[in-house]
Amino acid sequence: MKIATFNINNINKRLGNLLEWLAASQPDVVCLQELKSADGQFPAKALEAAGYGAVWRGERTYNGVAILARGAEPVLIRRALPGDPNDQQSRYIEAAVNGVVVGCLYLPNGNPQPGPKFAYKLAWFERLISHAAGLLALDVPVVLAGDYNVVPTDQDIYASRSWSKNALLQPQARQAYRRLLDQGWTDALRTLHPDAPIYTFWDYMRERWPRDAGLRLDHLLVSPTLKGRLVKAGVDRDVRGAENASDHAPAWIELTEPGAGRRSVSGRRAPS
DNA sequence: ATGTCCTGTACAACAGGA
Repeated sequence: MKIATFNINNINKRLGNLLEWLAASQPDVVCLQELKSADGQFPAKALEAAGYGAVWRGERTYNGVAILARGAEPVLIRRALPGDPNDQQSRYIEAAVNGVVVGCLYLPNGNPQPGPKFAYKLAWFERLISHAAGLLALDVPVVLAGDYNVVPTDQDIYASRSWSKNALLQPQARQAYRRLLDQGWTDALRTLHPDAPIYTFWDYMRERWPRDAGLRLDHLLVSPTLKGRLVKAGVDRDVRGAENASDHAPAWIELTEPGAGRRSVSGRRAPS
């Protein structure tokens, strides 16, 4: 089971890029962010023709999240992050697919900081931490995937000082991400590739893609029940180099099927 | 401070977000 997250940066503007990547990468589940599309403009028909069922929460111009499932309809659980009924921004959707609960999130960017936008980012993070604790308590397989708008450590950005004041790197944001992991979540890409530089975002400005001046902002966190099923993880970097590309590239993980490799047909432990 | 890309407003550039 392959699960991906991709900040598409306007799903209608980049529908061709998305369909091309879906055909090439064949993910079973996709979390999309920054649809920048109202609910009624979501390209459900084109995605269905490509073999994907979808649930989404759009918003005109900004934000917007969706979960796609190959050959299936995601079972919607919620279309908002609990904790603030007055929060109107479309940044969270959750659905079950093939026995896995998938939370798709677009955490606020938070710039400029300090200021109200950074305060909103930190408050949103607190709500996510609370909700994530509740998900862990269910003791079911969960993936929390999306654009966290956090560079977790200095390992997750090219050598640069130009981002030091940016909300993506601030200690409060990094600490919140660390607190989330400390609940028991596994950062799949970093865990499978402990020493490699991994980037998922390259700013449009200043030749950042040709220079490979990237940041790791898009993360897939898996619950303890899924950690043992994690076999592979990566970033489809070439997507960023295409014509009309989003400024993010898709990140993905592969999970073994439930129970696979743990027990043989006879019921005894299978050799590993 | 700058750079890039894109949308919405509203009809030409500019504000805003990322």
